[in-house]
Amino acid sequence: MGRAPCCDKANMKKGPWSPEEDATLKSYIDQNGTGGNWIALPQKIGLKRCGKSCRLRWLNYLRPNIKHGGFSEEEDTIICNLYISIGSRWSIIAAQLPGRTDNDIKNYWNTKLKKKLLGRRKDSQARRLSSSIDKDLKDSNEEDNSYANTLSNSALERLQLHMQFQNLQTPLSFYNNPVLWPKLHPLGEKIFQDHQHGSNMMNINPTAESSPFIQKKPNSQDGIASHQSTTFCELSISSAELERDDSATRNPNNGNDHLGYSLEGFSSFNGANNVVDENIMNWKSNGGVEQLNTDNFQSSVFGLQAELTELLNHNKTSGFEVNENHHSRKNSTISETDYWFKEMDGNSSKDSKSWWTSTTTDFDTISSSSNSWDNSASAYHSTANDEQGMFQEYVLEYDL
DNA sequence: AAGGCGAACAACCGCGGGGCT
DNA sequence: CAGCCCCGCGGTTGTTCGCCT
Repeated sequence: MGRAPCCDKANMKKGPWSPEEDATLKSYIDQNGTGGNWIALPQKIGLKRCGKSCRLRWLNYLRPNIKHGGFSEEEDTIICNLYISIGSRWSIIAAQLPGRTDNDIKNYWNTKLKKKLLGRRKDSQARRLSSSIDKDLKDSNEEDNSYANTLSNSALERLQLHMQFQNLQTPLSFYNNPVLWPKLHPLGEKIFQDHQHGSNMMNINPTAESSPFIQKKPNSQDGIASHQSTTFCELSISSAELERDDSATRNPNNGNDHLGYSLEGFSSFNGANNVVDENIMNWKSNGGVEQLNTDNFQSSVFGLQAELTELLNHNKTSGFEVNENHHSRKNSTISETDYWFKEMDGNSSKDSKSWWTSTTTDFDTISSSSNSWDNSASAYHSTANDEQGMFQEYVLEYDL
């Protein structure tokens, strides 16, 4: 049994609003407000419109101080940053852009910004694929194209865009900002929590802590990330690999070389050798735990894209196995990414998207509603609490 | 000049959440 | 506590506009 319609659609006018309708609605709301009941409003003023239609017209067009078109570079940046961090939560994004509506931003994103950014990625990927060193990966991409398509478009797109942003601007933000990290799969989360609260020691690079994508192999010598250029990016969540060193790693501002840690946390980075290296990481097996040996892997566009592609495609062949206690990449035909997605209540793309989107639920609590677009105390402009400060820092990090 | 096509914008629709009874 | 109602959100569709051939 379906939901009862909100109005008698047969007698309702649809389509573009006439200037007369606009004037009628605007003058009434200006004088009386919405009355808290959009459904009843059109009847009051004699409009043959659905209440929802009136609301939409008011919110997206007739409200005072609405801006249309002409998005600035700064606004582009904010939109892109937020989309990558929280996904298509247009109302939250709109709350950070005074005068903009969620619908406006959504349309702007779908028609312009997305193409602009994905176009950049396409270009860089084309360069990458033209390289002979990428031949294998190219083949893999082609073969596994349908496989990759099973992932949530939104999540994949955001991953792609994020990777691109990371390399266009800075490789730091994502891995230094726990708010932005995706949630672990429940099993992985449990493992992580067990290690956090249990007796097992966990030693995680501050830049990789709790990230299900990248776990940096801790340096056995000093217990924290080393400043050597050689790093390991472990995709495993093997509990046996995790040790603990809270004091040294929890606080990214603990006096250590933040930049050095950050870069090392993701890939090999040597300040004296900060150059683009198109080498692709090779999978190696080390004690039953697959690792990314990134001895020569530089923090670069191509490298990051390669990693993404590896995650989405190549894992399919290298395998990812789960047992009762931990994840490890072994003999399996299911990728780690796909495994997480499929494990979410046994569903696929839609829940994958939900999973990814839900990773930033915290933003709900710090953002004002779309109706507060004219409120100067928006989350973006406020640094009143830590989360908002972090949020602001993150937002400002990218620059198109 | 006219038709095709894609981009941009406006509006609709269905669903979920929350408040109220 | 269940059911109803409304609001708000995000995805999708429809319409308009401008460019190209």
